[in-house]
Amino acid sequence: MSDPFDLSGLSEAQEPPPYAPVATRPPPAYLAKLNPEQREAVEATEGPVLVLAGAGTGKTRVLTTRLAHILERGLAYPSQVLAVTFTNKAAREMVERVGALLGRPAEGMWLGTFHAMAARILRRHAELIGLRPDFTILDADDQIRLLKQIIQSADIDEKRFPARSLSVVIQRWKDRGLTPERAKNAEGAKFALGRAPALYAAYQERLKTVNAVDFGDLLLHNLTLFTAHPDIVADYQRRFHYILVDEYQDTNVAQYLWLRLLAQGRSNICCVGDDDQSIYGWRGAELGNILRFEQDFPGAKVIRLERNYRSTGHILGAASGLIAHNASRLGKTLWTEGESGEKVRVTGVWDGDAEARRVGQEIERLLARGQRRRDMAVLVRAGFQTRAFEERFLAIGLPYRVIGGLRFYERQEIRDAIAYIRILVQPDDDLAFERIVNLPKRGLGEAAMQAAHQLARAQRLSLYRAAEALIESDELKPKPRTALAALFGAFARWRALLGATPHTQVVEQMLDESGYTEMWQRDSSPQAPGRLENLKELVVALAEFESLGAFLEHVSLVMDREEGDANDMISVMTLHSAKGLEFDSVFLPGWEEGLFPHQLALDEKGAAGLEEERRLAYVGLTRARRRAHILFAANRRVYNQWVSALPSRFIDELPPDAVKTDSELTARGFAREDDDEPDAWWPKPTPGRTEIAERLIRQRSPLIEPRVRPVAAVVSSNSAFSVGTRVFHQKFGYGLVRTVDGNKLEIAFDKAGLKKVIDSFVRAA
DNA sequence: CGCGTTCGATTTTTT
DNA sequence: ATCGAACGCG
Repeated sequence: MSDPFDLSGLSEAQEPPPYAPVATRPPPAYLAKLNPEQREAVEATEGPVLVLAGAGTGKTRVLTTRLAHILERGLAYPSQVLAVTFTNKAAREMVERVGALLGRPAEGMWLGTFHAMAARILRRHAELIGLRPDFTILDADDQIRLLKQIIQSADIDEKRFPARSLSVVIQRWKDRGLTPERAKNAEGAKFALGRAPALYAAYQERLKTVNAVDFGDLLLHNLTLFTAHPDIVADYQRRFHYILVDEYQDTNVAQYLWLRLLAQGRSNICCVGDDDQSIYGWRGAELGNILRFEQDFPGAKVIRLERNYRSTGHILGAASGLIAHNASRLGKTLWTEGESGEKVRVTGVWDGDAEARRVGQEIERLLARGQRRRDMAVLVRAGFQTRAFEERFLAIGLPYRVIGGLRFYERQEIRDAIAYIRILVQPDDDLAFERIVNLPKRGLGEAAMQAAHQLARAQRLSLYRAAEALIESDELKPKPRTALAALFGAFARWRALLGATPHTQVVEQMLDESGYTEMWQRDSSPQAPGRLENLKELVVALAEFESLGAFLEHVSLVMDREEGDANDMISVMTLHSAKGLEFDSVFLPGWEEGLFPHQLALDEKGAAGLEEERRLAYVGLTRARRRAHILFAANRRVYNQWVSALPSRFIDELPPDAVKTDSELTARGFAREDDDEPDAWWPKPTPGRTEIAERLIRQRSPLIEPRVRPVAAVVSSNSAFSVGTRVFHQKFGYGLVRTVDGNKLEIAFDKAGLKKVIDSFVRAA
C-alpha cells in the first residue's frame, strides 16, 4: 500500500508509452485461456464497456486479464490506470492475480476501494474543501456519537429521532451526492420534524471543525472538489487513461457521478457487474446505474458472459428460473457444458431445531461420502439464524466457523487504543479525546467535560486544548483537576518519546502507564483475557507501519476482517457475506415468507424490495457448485414467540424440473393453524431511482455549489473584562475582577474567595 | 461519580 | 431471550 500522504505524482506530465507494434506479435498466452466473450471483454480496451458477468462466468479472470493486457501491451503506464473495487479483499485479490499474470508485482496502479481512491485524491486537495490533509476518517461509531451531540444541542428528542436513524438518512443523502443545501427537498427531509437537513448541515460543519470526514464524505467531497475546480478534474481525466470498475451493480449515485466525471474525456471505462446480484440497495446501491449504462455512456459496448464454469445444470436451471421472475433486469441466460448433476433439494421441516438437525444429518452424510467440511456452507438470511446451527454443530461435534461479526478494529479495546494513538499524534481529535479522557476511570465525569466543552465552544478550541487550559484555572474541583493535569503530563511525556523511541514501544508504554491495560487486567469478565490478547496483537500490527500516521490511515480505510485460518470447517454466514464465494454444497435454510423474503424488505421497499430479496436467493443458489439444499420450517420462534410460517414464494418459483421436493412435507403441504392472517402481501409500485437523483444525473450542471470555507481560525479575543469589573460565575457566584492575563482572570468572589477563571465562564454582573 | 436497574429494540454490511 | 443504553439512586 502506498503512502497515503504522498502528494507527488500529479504534476509529472506523463505521456502514454509508445504503442508497441501489436500486430506483429503473437497473441499472448493469457488470452488463450479465455472463451470468446471473455477475450472480447479483455481486448475491447477503448471506449465504454459494460461486462455483464453472470455468476461463475469468470468475472475476476476477465478483470485481471484486462488489467494485465493493458499493462503488457503498453497501452498505459500503471499510474495511468484506475481500478476500483468495493472491498479491500477484492482489491488485494486483483493485485495478486494481475501480478501473477504479469510475472512481476503489479505496482503503481491506482487500484483500491472507491473510498481509498477517493481519500487519496482528497488528501491532495484537502485545503480546497476546508480540511487539513491529515483529516481523520470517522467510523460508524464516531459518527453516531457526533450526531448524538448535534441532536442534543438542537434540543431534539433523542428517543423519537435517534442518532442511528439520522445517520442512515444522512448517509443516503451522501450516497446520492446531496450536500445539505441539496437535501432540503430530498427524500427523508421530513425526518426529525423537517429539521434533518439542518442537522445534516450542522453535522457537516462540526466535521470540518474537528478536521474529520465520514466514509460518505470521501466521495461527496470529491464531487464538490471536482465541480468547483474544473482544472483539477481535468488533471485526473488526463491522468487516467483506463478505468476499471468491479461490482458495478453495487455503485451508488455518488460513485457513479465520480466515475463519470473521471471518465469524461477518454471514456475508456470498463464496468463489470451483474444486475442479478445487486443486493445492496438498502445501503444506497443504485441498480439503475447498471441498467442504464448504455444511456449513461453513449456508444457503450455491452458484453455478456453467460457461460458458467461453476455450477451444475440443475443448479443453474433453478437459479435462472427463479431470477426470471424479476422485471428489473437486463437479462442473461446462464448455460454450462457440464453435467446436470443432482436436483436442488427442497425440504420442509417442523421447526427451526428440526431444520438444524436435518442440515447436520445431511452434512454428516456428505462427510461420510468423502466431502470436505470446507466445501460446505450454510447460508442464512439473517444473523440470528446462525445460532440454531451453531448449537447443533456444537452438539454433534462438527467444526464450524461463523463468518461475519465484529472486525478487529471494531472491537472496543482496539478502538480505545486507537483513540489513545489518535490523541498522541493529533491532540485536537475531539472524538478520540472524549473517548479516552475518563478511560480508565480517572474521576473526569460529566462535570469536568461540560466545562471543557463550554470553553472549547467559547474560545473555538479543541477539547484537548480547552481541557489543558482548565488545569490552569479553578473551574474544576481539585480531584479532577489533578487527574487532568496528570493525563496531560503523561501525554506530553509519551509524545516526547516519539522521536527517539520506536512507535510500537511508545504505544505499549502509553497503554500501560495510562492504566488502560491494567483496567482489563483487573476485569474479571470472561472476555478480558481475549481483549488483552487483542491489544498485544494491535502492537504487533503497528510494527508493520512506518509511522503512527500511516497506521491510522490504514486502520480507518483498509483494515479488514481477519478471516480465520482455512482449517477444515463448515462455514456459516449470511447470504450477503457469501457473495463472491463458492462451495460444493450449499444449505439454504429459512425459506419462509416473512423471513425470506424478509418482511421488512417488503414493507420498506415494496416490489423493488421483493426483487432484491429474489436476487439474494439467486446469489445463494449460485454459490453452489454441485449441491444446493433449500429448507423451510413450518414453525419458527421469533423473539421468543412461536409463529407459524408459509414456505417462501421463491420455492414456488423454482422450475419443477430442477427441483426435488422431500416427500414428508410438500411445498404447500401443511395447513396453518391460524387461518385468520391476511392474505399475501401485495407489492407497492416500484419507486425506482428518485426524481432528485434523476435530475442530478440528467443535468450536467454542477451538483454542488463551490462553497470553499477555510478552517475556522482560532479566535483569540482579548478579554472583555477589565480589572474591577463586577462579574457573575455559574459556580462561584458574584465577584470582582482582580487581574487580567489574556483570557485568564483572577476574581475575588464574594463567597468563594480568590479564584482563577477563564473569561468565557463569567458574564458581567 | 459510579453502579445497578429498567426499558426498549432487535435484516442484510462495507468503507 | 438477550443485549445495550439510559436513567435514577446512593
